Amino acid sequence: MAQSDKRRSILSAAVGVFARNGFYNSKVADIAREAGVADGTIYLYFKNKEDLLIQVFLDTMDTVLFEQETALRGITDPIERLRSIVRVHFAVVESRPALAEVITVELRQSSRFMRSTDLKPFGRYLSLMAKTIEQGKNTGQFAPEIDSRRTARALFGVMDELALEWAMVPDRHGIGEASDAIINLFLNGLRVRP
Amino acid sequence: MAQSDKRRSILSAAVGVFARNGFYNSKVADIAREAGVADGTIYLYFKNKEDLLIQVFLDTMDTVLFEQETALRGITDPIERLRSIVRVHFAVVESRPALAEVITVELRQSSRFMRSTDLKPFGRYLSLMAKTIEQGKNTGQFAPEIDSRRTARALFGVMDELALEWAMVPDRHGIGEASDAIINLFLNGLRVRP
Amino acid sequence: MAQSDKRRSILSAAVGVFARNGFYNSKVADIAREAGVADGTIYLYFKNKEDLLIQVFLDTMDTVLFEQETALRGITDPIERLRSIVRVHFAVVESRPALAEVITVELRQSSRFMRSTDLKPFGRYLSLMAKTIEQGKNTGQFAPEIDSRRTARALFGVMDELALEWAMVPDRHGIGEASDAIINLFLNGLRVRP
Amino acid sequence: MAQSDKRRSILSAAVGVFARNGFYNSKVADIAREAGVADGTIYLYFKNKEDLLIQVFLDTMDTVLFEQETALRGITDPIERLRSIVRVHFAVVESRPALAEVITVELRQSSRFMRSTDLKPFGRYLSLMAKTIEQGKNTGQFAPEIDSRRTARALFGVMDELALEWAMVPDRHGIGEASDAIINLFLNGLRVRP
DNA sequence: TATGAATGAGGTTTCATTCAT
DNA sequence: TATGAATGAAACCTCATTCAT
Repeated sequence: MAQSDKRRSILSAAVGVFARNGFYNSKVADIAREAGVADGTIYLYFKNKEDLLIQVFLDTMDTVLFEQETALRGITDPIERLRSIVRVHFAVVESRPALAEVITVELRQSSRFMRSTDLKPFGRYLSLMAKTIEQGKNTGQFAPEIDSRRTARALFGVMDELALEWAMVPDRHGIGEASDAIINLFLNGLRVRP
Repeated sequence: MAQSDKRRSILSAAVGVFARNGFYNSKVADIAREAGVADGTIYLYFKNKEDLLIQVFLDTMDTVLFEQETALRGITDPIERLRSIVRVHFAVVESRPALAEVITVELRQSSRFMRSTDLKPFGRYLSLMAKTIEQGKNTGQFAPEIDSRRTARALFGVMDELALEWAMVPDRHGIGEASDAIINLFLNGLRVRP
Repeated sequence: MAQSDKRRSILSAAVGVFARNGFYNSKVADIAREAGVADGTIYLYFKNKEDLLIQVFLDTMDTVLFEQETALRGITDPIERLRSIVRVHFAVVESRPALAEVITVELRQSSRFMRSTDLKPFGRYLSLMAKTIEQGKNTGQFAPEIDSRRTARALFGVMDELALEWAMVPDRHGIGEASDAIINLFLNGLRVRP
Repeated sequence: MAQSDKRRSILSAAVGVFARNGFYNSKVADIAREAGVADGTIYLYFKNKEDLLIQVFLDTMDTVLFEQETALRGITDPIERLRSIVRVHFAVVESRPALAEVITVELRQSSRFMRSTDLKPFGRYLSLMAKTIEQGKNTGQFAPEIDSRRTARALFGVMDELALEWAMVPDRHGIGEASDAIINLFLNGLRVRP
């Protein structure tokens, strides 16, 4: 418990510092101070600074995937499921701005070294969307010629870009509602033409 | 002229090196070697390493905007104009993978320090799309309730994500064609429901 | 007893680790693991890492001196005594290669910090040889002009260098026999010219 | 020239600092200060701290071998040649005490990593002695059953140990003369019994 | 303009040692 | 006695930047 607490506070401090300064401009010492531990303690829980970023990512994905799956429980209509996914995504972004910044901005850079790392959680996130789209094709709600995986990726692109815009603007207003229209637009595109 | 050549080869070397290693893992010395100049020479043309990245960005945007505007000459139908923008975007990505990697990956991160810099070129890129969407609303082709600017941003998100996916996958196949469908889908979403 | 056992296993682990990695590249934690105790436990028996090296040395010298003295019991002829000393020295080296490595390699360096420490055991080792040489002078077997102490030191140099050579070569063959000739040579040099 | 000067002053500073503090307790910053250069400059001439030690060794061996070979020019009698080698060895030790300390003390430790490095210069030093001994066997001055290489090693052991003793004792008196007797003794041992 | 040798600030990481349990 | 999680000082090395030529 105590140990897990320490790991958690280091991760949390890392998110804040990374968001503020960017990964490469963040000093391990700053993270340590913000986490209330000694510099060396960080290395008891993480292999190195890079690992810290990776763990932030994996940890976040775990949380988000859990929240997504929880929210989806009981929703069966593919369109509603997609809406839920989008809504939860923005809710997460809105409730943890720093986390959002790290994920949208720093993660990209890291994808460089993520190539050699475990990107599966991201794959699972995409799968969640892709499967739902596939399901929509099966129910006849979505056009059969749609490439589910790629479309899922495109949808992620939309969400990510809007999240990025929101994260970058200092005066923060609601993100979810404002984006509803665009998502609707996107979903409309999926629909079978009458 | 000779001076301009040198500036150009430095920029070009920078693109390659940044793409390969990422901004923070790129050494000025590597760029110098690849450009065939001495380390110090770089500082005759650029204020510092960061400035080099900014100039790569500004330069790229200039080029892309020029190519976009050239391609758009003579096209009036909003839908066709949007299609052209998407096509050219992917053409650029496909023909200069390194440039694409820098733009999709490093640029994000740079928004951080770009806050204090001139982001206008990116704004112009968005405007190009936003205006075309606006135009589509005026012609009655696109639904009037659409938020042009935000939709442009979403469209950029789709293109950027697909470009990123393409840039990250080692075995590179055509990107444009494969993405056509998704763009169609997106454009369909814009249309006024019959 | 149990306490003494722990001290002994720490010392023994230290010898192995020091031999493998050298003093400065040895980690206290490695020694602890190899000894089957916790890191902190080491500090219950030794002042610090340096002290551990010193104790290894003192301990080894105790053992070797004991073996030497035991072997010498009953031998009176100075030449035979010297031969015994050499034989036992190599026997120790051969039977505990790790110990030999620590003594030949690390000990040297330690003389630096041993200046402020108890070098007496090494002095006793030298004395053992010096006294035997002196005795040989008294019996008229060795030339009277010989400087016993310095000659003892030279003899130690021969043994140490041969031991070092042996310790450094991966494929280990007998050391004692091969070195007999050289020792004979050295002893011959001591003899009164006929 | 200027460049070579800088390399030389770094090496020379390194010898001093290593001798004073031992390799592992020497800070690169200290060497830099003593050499009158910036810390980073050292890395323009040497790969790392360890390389610095290796280069000190290689450099020294070059010098010593050169001095040995120069002194040997014109001497043909094997016994006289050996005497010359010993004399020059001690002369070097006496004239550069710091260098002697580094070579006798630090080098051993390094032999650990020297295993993977270029020990050839040391091999050449041994060869110089071994060949002379071999030559003495050919002239019938030395006993034919002598193992030249190993005996050379033993002789080196004597010289090294005496040098070490001298280097470790604070009040320094002549080393060469005092050691003459021992070397004589050693050489006597080599001689064919009448 | 161009060079590239030199600079030196600064950060990641290690690891001996401590101390609350 | 014994533990081992936590500490935090310390140092190697990198690399952007400068400046004498």
